[in-house]
Amino acid sequence: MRKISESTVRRLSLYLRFLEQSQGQGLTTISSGELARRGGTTSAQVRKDLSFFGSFGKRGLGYSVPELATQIRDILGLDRSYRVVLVGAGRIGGALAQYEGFRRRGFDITAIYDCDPRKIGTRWSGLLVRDVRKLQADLKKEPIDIAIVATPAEAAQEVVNQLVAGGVGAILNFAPVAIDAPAAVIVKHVNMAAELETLSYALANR
Amino acid sequence: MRKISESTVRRLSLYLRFLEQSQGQGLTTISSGELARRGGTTSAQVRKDLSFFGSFGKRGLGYSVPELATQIRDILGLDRSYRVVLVGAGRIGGALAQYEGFRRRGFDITAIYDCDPRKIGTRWSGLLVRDVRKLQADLKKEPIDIAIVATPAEAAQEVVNQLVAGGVGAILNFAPVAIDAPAAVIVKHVNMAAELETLSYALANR
DNA sequence: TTCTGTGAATAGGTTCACAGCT
DNA sequence: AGCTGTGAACCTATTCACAGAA
Repeated sequence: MRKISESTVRRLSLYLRFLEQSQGQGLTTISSGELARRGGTTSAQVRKDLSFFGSFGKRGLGYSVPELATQIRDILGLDRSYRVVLVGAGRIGGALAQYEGFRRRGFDITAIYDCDPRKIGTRWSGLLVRDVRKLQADLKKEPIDIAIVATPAEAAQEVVNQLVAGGVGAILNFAPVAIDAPAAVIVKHVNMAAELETLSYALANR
Repeated sequence: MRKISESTVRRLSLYLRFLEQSQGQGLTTISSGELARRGGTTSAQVRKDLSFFGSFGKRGLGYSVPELATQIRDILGLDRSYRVVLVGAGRIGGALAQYEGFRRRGFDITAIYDCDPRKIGTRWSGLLVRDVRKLQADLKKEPIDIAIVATPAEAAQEVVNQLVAGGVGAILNFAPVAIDAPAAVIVKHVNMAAELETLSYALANR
């Protein structure tokens, strides 16, 4: 398949959310213009994004809301569920563990790991916090698809090494440090501080 | 000033982190190649990013670590502190309130607001949770620079309206919904679910 | 007539490659 | 010799504009 840009994938995710909202409101049809308005983009962009994957609309009419939602779910790989583990039961880890939006989209957090003896054995929204030293053994028994790394910077690379050895497919890294992983493992970095800094940049330079 | 891309600003934020780490290790000089390696980019990209703002390096030598750090702090507007309020004392709000990385960079969270009577009056890492109905009055008394919106989708637009009326300069929106604000207010959307979905897309299409 | 699908044109961002300091 | 700074070349993403289906 042709290489699709990350911006396109992110927009598809947005469109899907609007489609689900629209479906909840009983709408059956939606135009590229309406999707664009809600996503802060243009109708041409919406059509172009979709055209990479097929022709889902009807000329003169628009798109069937439930059909397009299904198509985008398939494109994004949301037609199945994913086993997710979370490493690091700190502030961010805790927030993510409890975030309902993940489960709703089929991302099942199956375990939380930490190294702090005071946290190990406690429960976070129903999930037992396990000893991170058991991580590798657990991965052998129950392979997982995605890992969320929310440890301090110092611990992140070692955790990633174990996840990679355990055969994880993708890593979402919240630790404020660049991490090394083989090219076959998909790594995505999320940097909260940088988000705020784009705001301070904009405030300072307007 | 010339229009700078968001990617450049985000990378500057990364470079700054590496510079601060290097400074902690006592390094006095760093090359674009080293910054690139740590930031997962190329030396040409580093030099190009910096060149939009000036010539900070010495040919044949590299960049002075403390000088470049100071320059980037100035560029990003981190040479001053920002008054930040957080609306929504839920999971994400709580995590953000406690995140030390913000304060370290001069983002001072001065207040947390919520509408839940059970939360109002409690303390989150030293900060009193206030009644969101007092938000507008408080903004009159103490103007703020940045607001972080971490409410449910339904509440977000109303909160944004009040923040805008209260003269906020920028909004970081974690609510899973597009929000309307005048063009003069800088709005940045953070979408956790979309981050995970770029991973499921990559897993489904490799 | 309305709105999609898509080549073509434009704009924007990244990489190349080399001149020019140190 | 080593590494920066930067125009030019390249590549990628977005927007335009219009043919074509409902």
